[in-house]
Amino acid sequence: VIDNEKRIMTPGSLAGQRGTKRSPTMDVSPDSGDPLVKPMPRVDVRVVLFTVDAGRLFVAFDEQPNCRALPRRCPEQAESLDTAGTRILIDHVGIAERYLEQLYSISHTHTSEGQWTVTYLALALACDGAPLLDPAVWAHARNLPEMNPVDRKIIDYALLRLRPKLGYTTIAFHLLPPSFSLSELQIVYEAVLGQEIDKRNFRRKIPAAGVLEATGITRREGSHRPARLYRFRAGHDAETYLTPGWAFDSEQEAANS
Amino acid sequence: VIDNEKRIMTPGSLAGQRGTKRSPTMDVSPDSGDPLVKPMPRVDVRVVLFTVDAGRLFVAFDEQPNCRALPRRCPEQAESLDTAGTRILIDHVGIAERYLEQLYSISHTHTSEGQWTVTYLALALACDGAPLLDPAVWAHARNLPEMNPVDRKIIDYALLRLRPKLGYTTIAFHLLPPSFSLSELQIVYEAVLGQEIDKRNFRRKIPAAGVLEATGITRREGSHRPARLYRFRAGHDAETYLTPGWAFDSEQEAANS
DNA sequence: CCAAAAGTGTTGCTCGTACACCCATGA
DNA sequence: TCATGGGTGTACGAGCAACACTTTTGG
Repeated sequence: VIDNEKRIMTPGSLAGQRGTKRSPTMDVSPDSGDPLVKPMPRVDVRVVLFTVDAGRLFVAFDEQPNCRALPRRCPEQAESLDTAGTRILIDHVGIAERYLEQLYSISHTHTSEGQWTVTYLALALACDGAPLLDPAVWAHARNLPEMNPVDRKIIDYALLRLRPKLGYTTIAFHLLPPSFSLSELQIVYEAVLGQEIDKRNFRRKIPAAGVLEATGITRREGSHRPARLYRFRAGHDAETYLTPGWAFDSEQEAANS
Repeated sequence: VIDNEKRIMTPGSLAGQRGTKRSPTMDVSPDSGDPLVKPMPRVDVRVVLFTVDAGRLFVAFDEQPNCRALPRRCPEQAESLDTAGTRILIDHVGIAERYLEQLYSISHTHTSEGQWTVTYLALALACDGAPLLDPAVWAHARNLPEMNPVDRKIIDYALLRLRPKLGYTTIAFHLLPPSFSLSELQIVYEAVLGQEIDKRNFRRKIPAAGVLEATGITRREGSHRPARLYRFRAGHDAETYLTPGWAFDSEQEAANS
């Protein structure tokens, strides 16, 4: 079982399932290797979880009171990295992410903590049930609190990777409910990019990409013209871009020397 | 000390030093943490080393006879990931790379080997001294030998990442000697991309990027017009793109909780 | 009728791509 | 003089950025 770097982008929002596609099996095979185990550096996994609410981008911190640190965890033996990422979010933030992507592995020898850290980027939906916008958990990405500089760098890097992905993937879907207006989509883009977008260019370019589908429904909410709602097409063929085929079945995997 | 994902791209070829920029300090600080160490999964590091020779792209394998596997190693405790990558190449291939970049960390639980693997992409110069094109070490990237499927996937992914980088970085420099003709540069691009490039477009676009500098020297080699030689400008400002600032001094690092 | 958000087209520029011939040299 | 690789310019189309007004609704 091998982690996927980037998952299928078909929006889980459509059918209700999560967008994060996992490997089919998650079983734990006993380590059939030699008994002499050299001491290995300790490893932790840290996750940068973003969400967008009211046009603002938020980052999740560990839910321990006033703990201004990224949710993290030392994965257990035989736990996959991806699984660790998901469990971190459930255990330390109380959120199930909709998108999870590994970012980078760093080795830092000056800390007393784990020497190696595997970092993840995750996306979740703001109003998806969980206790959101709890100021003990969520911090505005444009105004991050005091925190250790390693976590700060990891957040900066996560944003650096997330932003250009808006342009060539459909990753923004994971920050939106199953149906949405073009204005809502634009607000998500603006929140992540941190800058305004021209409305007319946006409304020409996004539908031209062919990943949207009109629901036919309009939503009235206020003293103005109602908005047409859209959803993401199930079969859109984007996202082969730079996506590795980290998919093995067990037999192939067992052939690894 | 934290690994850099992507290094400064100014070609080491210019001044003779390696293009791979390392963190300033590499010291090993004792693990001052708690004594109870949970058993951690084993980790290995594997490197995909490319070079170009005679217009063909080659991948290095472990130099053990007929060992069709990527050079790998289980890093020692307190060894940084980058350092492990470099040492793998020196110890198992006998080559010092000119560029080293971390790719991705995978967790595979079905193998008897290390459960986690950190993968690296490296570039080296073909005719730079070392025993090159030794068929026991180098395999043509377009015609890879039988090998375990995990390593095969890692190579595929390395190439998938390397190719687009030619377009927006100066990474190709690390596959060329300090001075070179535009034709030689084009041959490197074609070898990596696996497809031909229009000569006129290439010769308009590359100089327009502003990273080249004419040496004023021409090279005569054959019964045809001599070629102008170029080098890469020392101060070209590219390569801030997507490059994280994984640079910490020790004091900041120590502040990590 | 007013406020407020939804919705809509055109123009100019830049960049990428396609394409064919002359130049300088050594043998 | 010929074979060989070095070197050059133009024209078309795609895609992006800039820019302002009309429409529909609720109050």
